Amino acid sequence: MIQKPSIPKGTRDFLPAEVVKRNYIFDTIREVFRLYGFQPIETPAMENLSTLMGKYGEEGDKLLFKILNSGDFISKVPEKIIDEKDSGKLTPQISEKGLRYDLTVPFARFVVQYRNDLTFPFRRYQIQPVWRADRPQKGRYREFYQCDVDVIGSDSLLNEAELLQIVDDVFGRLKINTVVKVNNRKILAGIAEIIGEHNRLTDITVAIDKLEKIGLEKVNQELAEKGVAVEAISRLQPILDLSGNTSEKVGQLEAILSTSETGMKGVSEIKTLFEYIERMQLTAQVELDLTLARGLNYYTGAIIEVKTTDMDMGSICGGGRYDDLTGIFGLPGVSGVGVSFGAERIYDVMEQLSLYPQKSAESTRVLFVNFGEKEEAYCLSLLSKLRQAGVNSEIYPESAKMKKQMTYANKKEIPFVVLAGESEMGSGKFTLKNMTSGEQHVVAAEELIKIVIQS
RNA sequence: GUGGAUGUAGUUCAGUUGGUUAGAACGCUGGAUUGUGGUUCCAGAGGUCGCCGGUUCAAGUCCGGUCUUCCACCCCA
Repeated sequence: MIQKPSIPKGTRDFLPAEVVKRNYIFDTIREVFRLYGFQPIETPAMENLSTLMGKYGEEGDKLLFKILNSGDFISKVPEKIIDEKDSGKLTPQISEKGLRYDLTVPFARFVVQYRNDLTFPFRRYQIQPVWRADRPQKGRYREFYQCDVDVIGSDSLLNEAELLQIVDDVFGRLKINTVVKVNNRKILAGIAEIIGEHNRLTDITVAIDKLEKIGLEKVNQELAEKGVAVEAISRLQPILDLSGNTSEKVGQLEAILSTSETGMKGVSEIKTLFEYIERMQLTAQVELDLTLARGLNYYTGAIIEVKTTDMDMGSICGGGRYDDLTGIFGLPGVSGVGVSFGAERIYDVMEQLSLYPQKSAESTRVLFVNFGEKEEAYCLSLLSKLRQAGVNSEIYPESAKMKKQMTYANKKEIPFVVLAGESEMGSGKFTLKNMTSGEQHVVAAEELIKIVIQS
């Protein structure tokens, strides 16, 4: 019985043309990362659940893909737990591994484990897939690639500034217009402190994160529903109303947050960061956005989010500073900062705006038409020479009909076809056909190589 | 996880109040053209109508379930 072939929900196969385009994105990003002195690492697709659980908040734990233990995983589970039918209790009994949810937490684990082999500040990049058991949507998949750059073991805000420069550089090369939004968790903490709700930080940030989307009224409503005091909400209003350019906002914040040590620290960090990037002359516009919260709860300082201004799409890049991610793994006091580029969303943006360079679609440059055994043998040495000269070339593997071979070349968008039959063999030459113009000339091997390389 | 929409040749889509052999365009294969692709003309192949069940004399069409894709919420790259 045959079954219809399929792949799991939210995953995708990639055809050659798609892989070529994706590689163009990966190559561009990788090139920039290396330019700024970052080194590559890789970590396994699966991690111990103890490494992953509790790092992404309650929501995150639910979105982790868990791997069933091998062998007879059920017999050792106490009957009581099975009878209770409580997934929360059963899961740790039958699963101890999970697919990684992002690259930052595995990186923290990695840093702690290899601390003696690494040179700090450690600048690493990592381009690998991650998995989330989210419900798929446009621009949201269950398996997707992240391209992370992080500097760990340095408090300097110069790192934040350099990451913004990298962001600017990458999207400049990919020709995507962006707006970079920056905020600081310390400012958000300061705000929570000032309004007297310092232990409701998460609820407050999640709510004001929606300001742009649902409006002030609904944000206030949500805050009230979450149990934030009415007085605190009213004290929050002037902060949500902040307007003007970055330096104006900073000025107002300094006045509002003057009694909060944490808040003032955040404001000073933002000031320093903007001083740096002013000197770096970025192309993209960078703005302070107090409504930017970002859910990942390990961020402690700067938070960064990048959106394209070319179309409506979720963030295509995001990140921030985490002061103590390695602490959980036994190495406290090591601060890191990083950003993650979302390859799939960048792909979707580039696809819709047709931003791929023409050249990236091409694979084979020269096809040898196969006329039979003798002709095949005649072609092989030139084929080798072309390849040695770095020209992507292939010979049709059987002496099929001419029309079929030409159609093959046409579909693969091969720009040159070499024809060598009896008459060419007699003269020791080759017919080179330009598939774009339709012109063809009889030339010697050396000249053929020269023409192909030069065009 | 909650709510809503969707699914018909390889692809994009038609398909009337349920009614006989489910259509088109593009693509594919072959031919016109035995050493020449893209244009044109001719012919042909290709569908358990997502899957399972129900209602009916009769289901692509109605009902239930399930899966996929998409949208909103949640969250996020």
